[in-house]
Amino acid sequence: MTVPGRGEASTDGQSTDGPNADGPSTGGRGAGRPRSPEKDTAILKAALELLGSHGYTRMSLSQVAEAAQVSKSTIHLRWKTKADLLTAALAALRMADAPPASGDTRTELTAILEDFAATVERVRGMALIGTCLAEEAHTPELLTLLRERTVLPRRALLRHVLEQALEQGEIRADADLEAAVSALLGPYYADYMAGSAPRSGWAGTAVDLVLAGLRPKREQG
Amino acid sequence: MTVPGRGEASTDGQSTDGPNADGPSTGGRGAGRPRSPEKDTAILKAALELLGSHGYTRMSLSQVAEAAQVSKSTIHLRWKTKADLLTAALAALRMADAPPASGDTRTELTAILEDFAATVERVRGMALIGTCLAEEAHTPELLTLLRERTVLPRRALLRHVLEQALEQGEIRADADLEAAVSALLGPYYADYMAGSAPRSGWAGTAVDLVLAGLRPKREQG
Amino acid sequence: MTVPGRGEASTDGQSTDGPNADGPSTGGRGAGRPRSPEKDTAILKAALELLGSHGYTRMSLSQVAEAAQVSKSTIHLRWKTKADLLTAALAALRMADAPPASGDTRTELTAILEDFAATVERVRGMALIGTCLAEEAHTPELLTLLRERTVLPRRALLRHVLEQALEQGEIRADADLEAAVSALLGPYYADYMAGSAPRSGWAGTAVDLVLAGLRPKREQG
Amino acid sequence: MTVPGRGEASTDGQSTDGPNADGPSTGGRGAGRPRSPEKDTAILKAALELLGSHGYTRMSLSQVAEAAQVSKSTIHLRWKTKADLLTAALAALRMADAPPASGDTRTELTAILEDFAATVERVRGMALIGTCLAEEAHTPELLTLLRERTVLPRRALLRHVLEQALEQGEIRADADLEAAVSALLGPYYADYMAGSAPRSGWAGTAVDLVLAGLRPKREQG
DNA sequence: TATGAATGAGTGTTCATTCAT
DNA sequence: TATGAATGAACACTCATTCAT
Repeated sequence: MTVPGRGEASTDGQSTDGPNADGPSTGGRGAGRPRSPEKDTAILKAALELLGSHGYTRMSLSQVAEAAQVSKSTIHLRWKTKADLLTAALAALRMADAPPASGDTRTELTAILEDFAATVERVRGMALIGTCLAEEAHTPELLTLLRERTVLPRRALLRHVLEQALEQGEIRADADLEAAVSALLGPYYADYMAGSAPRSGWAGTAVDLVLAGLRPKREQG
Repeated sequence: MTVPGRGEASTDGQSTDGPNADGPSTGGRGAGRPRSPEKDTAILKAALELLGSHGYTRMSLSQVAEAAQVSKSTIHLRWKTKADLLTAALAALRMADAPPASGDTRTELTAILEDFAATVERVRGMALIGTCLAEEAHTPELLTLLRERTVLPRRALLRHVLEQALEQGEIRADADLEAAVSALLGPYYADYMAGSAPRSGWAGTAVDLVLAGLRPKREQG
Repeated sequence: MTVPGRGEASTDGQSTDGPNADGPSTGGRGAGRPRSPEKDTAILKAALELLGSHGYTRMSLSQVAEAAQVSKSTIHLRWKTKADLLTAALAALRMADAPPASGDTRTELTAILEDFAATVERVRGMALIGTCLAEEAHTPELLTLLRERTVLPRRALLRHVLEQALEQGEIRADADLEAAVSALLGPYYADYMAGSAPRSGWAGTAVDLVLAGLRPKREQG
Repeated sequence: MTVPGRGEASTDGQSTDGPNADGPSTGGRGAGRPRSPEKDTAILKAALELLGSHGYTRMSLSQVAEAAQVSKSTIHLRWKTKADLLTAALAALRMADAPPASGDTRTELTAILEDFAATVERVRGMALIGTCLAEEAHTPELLTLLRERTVLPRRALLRHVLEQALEQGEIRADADLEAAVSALLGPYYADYMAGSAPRSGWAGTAVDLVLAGLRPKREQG
């Protein structure tokens, strides 16, 4: 979830687990035919989509190859194993963007949550999350990457807003901010598990509940 | 999650999607050796365990057969396909037990949440949930059953306690109880996704936050 | 070489490394459909032929399956891996038959050697030997089996005749019989490596040379 | 066997099946960068070593390329196919060296045989021989080259010594010298196939047996 | 010349399912 | 009923070779 910039998986230049950078090492830097970057991205995009729609084990490299208009070997040239490819695909997920600072705590929190939900829905995020959870025992890197790339950045954003609110006295001083972050995001998961159509306005409702629950004592009496 | 009564999968008699009742020669009693019910339960138990530990596609019917001390054909004799078997296995999950009524809202909610967490952890529940989420596109019955058998009963329990609290004026009258239920359960999922060890006391914290957030206005001013 | 009885690979009942005898173990001995012994032998025969004609790595299980009119899975049901199959195929090679006892040392030795050559030629034996030698580093069982099943029994036969000759004083008492055996068999290999058509009468020539070389001293002076 | 001069594969100038001389733009001298001869030899050396250690089909051109510090394409630039490369590698094997003439038949024959054994062992020769035998049906050039480059020269050496012995009356006049050569070399192969550790002194024993077997009649009576 | 990218054919193996006993 | 044999389709991955730089 959170995820690709504009609905697209995009390799990010500074990634360290991108395509193999290592050939047989002939000294010369740029010898030979350069690797097509279009294919890189097409493969990662296809892999991510199939990961969401079919799950790790049900998707096949043949499917990726076909979707990316590439031969299977071209995939293996870049990533040694299926796990490597899908790890890279997840790693290419974009971090969360900072929200437009509005100055209003409620507005900012709600915006972050709604962006979160929108991103999840855009990439079949719950299926993707499910895949990573299901594979935790077998390919733990997937869940780890999902956390690092999408969950934790989003949580950091929320926490930052809450910290500002705390400084401004909108939140009680002894509040457990990690718990608050989980209380903000949690309802999305819980609603999904409940299965009914997403409650409209869930984000606002969650923010209201958390802010009300954390309101300083003096305001209450 | 929630799940098997005493750590055991148990077929429940009234299930309608249990073993095939329609063998060509098996009317109800009738000719031939009757199907061994021990094998039924052994198969379902093994299937459910493997579903949690390996995931839908990674588990194999051979593994189930071996774990249940049965031949593969014996499985197919009862359930036509792999999906049928696993659907039946999920259907055998036990509903949530009612909590001991203590009369205290906070205590009762916390107890339900802690039981929820304990049950999830006992059966590698997050992996199981992940599997159902991952398979949603391909085998939606799994997620549906998970909801019906485990998620919704648990939610009903929570909602019932909240309704009593509302009647007793502990909660503001216009509270959105579905949202409240999600706010109670949600942090568990959110914490799991965050990845760090489960926050101890998360249940109490969540209950406190929700009850504080829903406290009637007059108490606040 | 040495090899299959009448030009056919034949599983021998007492073999301990034949097809997997182990099913899921259900207690009952002969439950279920019995494994077709025709397929067993067809597979082993095809495997052995392909091993000789294509070599270990160049032959494929698909080829074996096709030649044996069987599905690939049927092969894997019986032998877990390619190496297992080919090991079994080699193990099915028949030991050397005892020669008809003629009472004459020269005649008996020559008969054994000529039978040896005939058997080798019948099964493309030098290619088979080559395969086992080539695979020694990677699949040493092949060479080991070839030795046990074909080389050593043949040597034992030759040695037995030489021992009788020694008892009857036809051979000098201090003769190194192992060396003599190698001197009898060796020319066949050496001739093959030399490449020209097999020297006719090689066996008789070799026997003559060895018997002459080992003749007791007193006969010489 | 026999094989590389000082444990090294060495391309020999007069080979006719060495690197392609017929590149489209390379007449002999002419335009473009000349092909690096160091790479030629590095590739051939690596190929020969891998041929001995892995066998024809199990070795890969990637491995050769890596061992020779060269790209795969560089190999294909010189030799069109894998078979071509390995043929060339075998062609680069050095012939047998003439033994130091001692004047004594037994000593000279033994020296040749011991040198033969030493050379074989130095380059995993039996595996190499096995590979050529195994590939005989598919790539007969390999066995042919092995014969021409290593087997036949060695046999010629032995034969030459035997001819001298014959002239000097040490060997009976009607002796079959080809058979004698095979009787000298053969035990090495036979011993290897028997599998036990190489009999020490095998060479002397073989020479003694042959010389005794071929001793002129008059000496015997 | 020399490189690395790209590919199509092929490998051994696994699996859910059907068949024969 | 229950078993084990048998199968076809699919899988991840490797390789010799050709293409573009």
